[in-house]
Amino acid sequence: MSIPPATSREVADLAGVSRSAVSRVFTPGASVSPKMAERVRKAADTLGYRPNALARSLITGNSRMIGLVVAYLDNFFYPEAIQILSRLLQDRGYHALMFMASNSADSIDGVVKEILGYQVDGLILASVSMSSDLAAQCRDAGKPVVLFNRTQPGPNITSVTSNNFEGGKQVAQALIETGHRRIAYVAGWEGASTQQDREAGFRAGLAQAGLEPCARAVGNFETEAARQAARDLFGGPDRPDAVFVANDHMAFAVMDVLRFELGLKVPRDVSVVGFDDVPMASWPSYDLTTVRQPTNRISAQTVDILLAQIKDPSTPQSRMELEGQLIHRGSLGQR
Amino acid sequence: MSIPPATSREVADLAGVSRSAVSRVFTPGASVSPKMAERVRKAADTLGYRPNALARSLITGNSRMIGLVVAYLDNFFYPEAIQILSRLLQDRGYHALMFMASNSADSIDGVVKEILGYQVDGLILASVSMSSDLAAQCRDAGKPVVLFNRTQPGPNITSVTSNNFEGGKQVAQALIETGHRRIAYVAGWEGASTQQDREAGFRAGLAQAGLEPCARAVGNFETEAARQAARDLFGGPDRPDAVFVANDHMAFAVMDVLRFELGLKVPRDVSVVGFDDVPMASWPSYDLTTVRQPTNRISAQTVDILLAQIKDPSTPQSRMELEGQLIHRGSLGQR
DNA sequence: CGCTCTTTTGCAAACGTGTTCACATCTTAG
DNA sequence: CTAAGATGTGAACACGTTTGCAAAAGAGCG
Repeated sequence: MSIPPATSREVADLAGVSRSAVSRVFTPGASVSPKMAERVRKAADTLGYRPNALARSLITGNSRMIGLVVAYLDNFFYPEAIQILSRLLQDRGYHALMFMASNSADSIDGVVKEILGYQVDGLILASVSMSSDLAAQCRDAGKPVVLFNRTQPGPNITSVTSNNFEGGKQVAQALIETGHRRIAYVAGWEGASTQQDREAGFRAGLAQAGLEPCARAVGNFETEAARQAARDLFGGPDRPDAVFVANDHMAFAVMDVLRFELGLKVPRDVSVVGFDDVPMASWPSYDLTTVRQPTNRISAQTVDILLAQIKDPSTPQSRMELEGQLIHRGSLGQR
Repeated sequence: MSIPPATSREVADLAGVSRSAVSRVFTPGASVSPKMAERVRKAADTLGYRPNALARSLITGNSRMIGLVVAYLDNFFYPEAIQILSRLLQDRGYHALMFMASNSADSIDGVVKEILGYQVDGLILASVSMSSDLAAQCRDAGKPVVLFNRTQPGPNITSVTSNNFEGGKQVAQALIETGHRRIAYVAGWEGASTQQDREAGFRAGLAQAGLEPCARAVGNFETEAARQAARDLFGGPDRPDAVFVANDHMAFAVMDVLRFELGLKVPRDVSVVGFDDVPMASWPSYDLTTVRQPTNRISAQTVDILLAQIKDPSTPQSRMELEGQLIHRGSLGQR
């Protein structure tokens, strides 16, 4: 029952033209007379012909596929980003080959090697870092790599993030201006540059007012760990009057514990600030003050840079940071 | 600077053997002497050689890629499912080529045709339906298609869903048992089988008690539309005492309007029931009673069936339904 | 050692496309 | 009417791999 898919030869025969002609019709920018194009297209349609993208890749050397490596989709920031990224890629004739990785260096390296076997034209690593000799290996193989929403030290790294340091600093300033003095911090996974930069900016902001975080706990960017962090920070006496949580995903967990386990009111008893501005942050159940990541622009930049590097491999590596914006909502009160 | 990746020929030359030998070393189950395997592997390592998956696909006819078509990731059910699906595929040596589509038949058809050009071995359509002659086209091309969390009439369709009819019926029964009589319904996108089946089951359940929905509004599976639906249903006099919302994603929006715009208490004034049991449903801010979709099992079945059909094209088409389970939480009260 | 049987290996032909090149044909302008 | 330009042809080769087939190399045995 299964008909082998039509080849360009069959189309050429049916249309009574040469294979080269068929090839040109399906190659944008080749010189073909309208009449010929018409004939070929018609023949192609009746045979259900589609050029074999794989065979094409083999000869042209570019597959129009981008390897997209993702570690976890729990945090709603990532599904949204993936959606935007893959739409953008699609609009420019590329497609994402998805790979899930856990966050260990070994896992990433293995996955990336596997991807390279698929001859992808480039790589986007979302919320994931890579060993530096793997980066070198990709560069040698001529495969550009862009880190999305994460960066890492070392030369020859291209990354697009928002300005996490500045964002953290803004949070500190906003908390201070509204009269908070005992401010706690819930950290994400310590290995993540986002975590490190946000915390560094936050501390820098507090330092300007001669303050420092009154307490710190690690939430690892995970719901359950964040809950435990909230219990640790607010379960005892002299609790903080505010908490900055390294991302929204954890901030929701923290707020739930504060309100439903510990019986505290937000923002009356404690103010909460997050980071990302995922859609849920604006929902009235949370109404979370947070730093908005310009997801659309970050995604667009990621795709732009990656495609530029594919087109011209001499495009310089760059560490790009886009400015975020603090969004004031109800979870931040006045002291 | 960019070194062209090593080919099997170079490895063969370095190891002093033929290309076929190299090929066989990297083909599990081929007959190769240990000594040869050793030599080849060593040469491959020094050259950083990886077999070109595309060239392999060209000759073997299977690419070990699965086209994954997704319409929207707003609903958290899908990111979770994608994560599970692509992990499962990866474990069996396959990878997902992602395509975003809008929910119009035209868009889907175009996207699917594009995918077929990539010679994927099969297709998973998540939350998306396809025209029946497109289905026929895929079948002719020998590309199995599995519909994930959606089904559609017609022969020769393979789909995996949970038992949406039964789930809807359970919701009706639970609402009736807890004493509710004026029960409204917020529908999803009318074109979706999930919407149709859940509503049909729900109505069947009510009918057993001689009831029917006291009101109905359409939320289209979208946040904003769901909010408007809630205002329409509950803004006037004699409001319902319960509402079944066709999925959790909309149910959250409905609850927010009820509580924060209309000042109603859930479940004191009105009970809310959703469908899916996404992680947020169990968060204390919502504590939503809902029908749990066995996402892991649905995903596993989807992959199993798809790979079975790839291996043996004569595997029969089937419409598989897995049983869901009503999870009682705080949003459902007693009247 | 000679014979057969089995395992291992190399050769050459595919797979479906893009590219190139020399050449043929048709159209158009001067 | 001629020269130039556009358009199409057909063949050959490349891309990196797999694979049937046949040759070579071992292994077992009398």
